[in-house]
Amino acid sequence: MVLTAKEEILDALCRATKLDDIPLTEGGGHADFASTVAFVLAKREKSAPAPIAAEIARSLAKDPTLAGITITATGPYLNFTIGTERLTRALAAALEPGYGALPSKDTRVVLEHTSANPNGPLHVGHIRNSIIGDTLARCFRKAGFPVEVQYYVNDMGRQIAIVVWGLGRATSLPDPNEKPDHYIARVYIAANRALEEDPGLTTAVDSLMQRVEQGDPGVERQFRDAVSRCLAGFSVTLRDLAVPHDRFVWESDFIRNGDTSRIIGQLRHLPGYHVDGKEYLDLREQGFDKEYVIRRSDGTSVYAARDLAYHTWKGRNFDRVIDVLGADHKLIGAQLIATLHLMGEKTPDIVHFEFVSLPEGAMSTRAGTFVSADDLIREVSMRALDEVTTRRPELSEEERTVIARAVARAAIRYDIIRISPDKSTVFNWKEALNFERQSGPYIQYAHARACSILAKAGDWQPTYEIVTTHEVALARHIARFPAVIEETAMTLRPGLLAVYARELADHFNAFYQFEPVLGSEGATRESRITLVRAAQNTLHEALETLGIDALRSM
RNA sequence: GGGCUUGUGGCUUAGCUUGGACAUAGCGCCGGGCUUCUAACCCGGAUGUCGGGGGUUCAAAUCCCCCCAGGCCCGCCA
Repeated sequence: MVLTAKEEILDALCRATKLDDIPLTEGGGHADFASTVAFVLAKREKSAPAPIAAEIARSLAKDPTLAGITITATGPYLNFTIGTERLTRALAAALEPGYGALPSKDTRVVLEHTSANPNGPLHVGHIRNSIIGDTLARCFRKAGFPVEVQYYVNDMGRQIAIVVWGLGRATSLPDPNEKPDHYIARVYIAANRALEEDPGLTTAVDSLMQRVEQGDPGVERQFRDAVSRCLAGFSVTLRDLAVPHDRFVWESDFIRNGDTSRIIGQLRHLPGYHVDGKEYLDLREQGFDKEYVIRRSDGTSVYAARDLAYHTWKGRNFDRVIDVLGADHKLIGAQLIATLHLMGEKTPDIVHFEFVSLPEGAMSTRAGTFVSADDLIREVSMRALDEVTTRRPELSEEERTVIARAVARAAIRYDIIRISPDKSTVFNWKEALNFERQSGPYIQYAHARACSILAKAGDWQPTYEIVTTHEVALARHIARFPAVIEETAMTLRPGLLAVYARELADHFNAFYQFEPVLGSEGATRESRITLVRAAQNTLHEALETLGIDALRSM
């Protein structure tokens, strides 16, 4: 509703001002939309902006396409307020399950996220990737796109060779209840320590790497087994966070199926390609100083070559390619894009996120200095269970556990998604364990309150009498939801949805505080129940899109 | 050394792409509100040189330049 209103306003402004590029923004506290176009005209015509704004407002008031939108000139500003009729239409839509979903589109999207190296458990930095990626995937689906989510399994790296070598030495076995990814980390850490103490041992690791690239079946199996054990651990963590993948794509497959060789063959035709022992691409014309090495002098491939093969494959099988990658991949991501561009292949849109560190410094799997996602989930779940037990002692332990798990997931996911990806952060236990405002549980709570009212409401008929300021503010915010889904997907900024959901909870809570629903009578009661249902449904849809369970009771 | 990026009240943070109306909110602090739809809530208050300096503009947190500080990257690793 609001989406089309915005376009209609833009069209009308274009006609009225004869300008192509009209400034039109969210109106904030003033209106639904606002325009500063009068300033532009004032400059051109060398006259005061306020009278121009007034003149435009008068002219737009006669425009039939803007029926139901109130246009006012406040000084030099043009304000547009969506009228009750349009608001009513939006609320009616908001009562329906699936509200906010946009029309289906044909553009097939492949979205890669997480893709952590399988040499130890996912830590609080990795899940920033998972949560950004999963939220975007949910947003794209909501926006009508067919989406396939992929995990790119780096199973050919030196790290994995070190794990395989460490497993072979079998200095310690898994503890009875130890998750396999945590065991792999112990092996990896111990193996690295041994290699540091005796650098001569690295020849064994080098040999493993050569044999796996040559396709030695026994070594290939060892690599696959080690990686699979770690991925089995990841899948538990990702399930706890409600982060699903549609497909796991193994890096080594691009060696085995010949794609990497074919890509290198293709690259040799590029003007900047050089072979002098090693093979590399000169990207200086694209603004990169360093040689982009594609193949080592011993003939083995490097990560970059396999990545080119992977992205070429994605580009040929999907219409749009999106990757979520750590900030450490910015340079190679740019090189990848530049090279794909030279090859005439589709280039990905890459969402980069900055690192999460600990108060004592950077996290490192190799050094064993990290907070695992499993530890975070366990601590937050325990804290959530305490909270639920205090508030709802009458519930069974099973019910409380189910709620606590959902609350924990909400707290973790929201705590991460609300921070802009381009901000590096320091992990903070106090923030992670906070369930108050600006948290996932806060939004869940608003939803549970709405559900509670609806459960007691009995029969009611949709009624639309949006009168009080709290009612209007809530209704307007509900009406914006489809536009927020659209913008989040278009701009690849999941934080927009996070902020929207929190503001929706804010508006609902204010309405809840000041406008009695069940205690009011007649049309007011019906109308407020209608608004509660619209708010509850919109909160539900927004939470689900954030990967957070919309609890009916907590 | 070069590149990318961030710097907003004591702490955390939105806004920056598309310059405009009193800079968003939370935590913490002070003061209120549960015989009334779940107080994981709400209301009020104090707290800001939007890192510093220059520039563009009628107008700059937002655009440009310089400087300072933090993070990341600069491997025939992945």
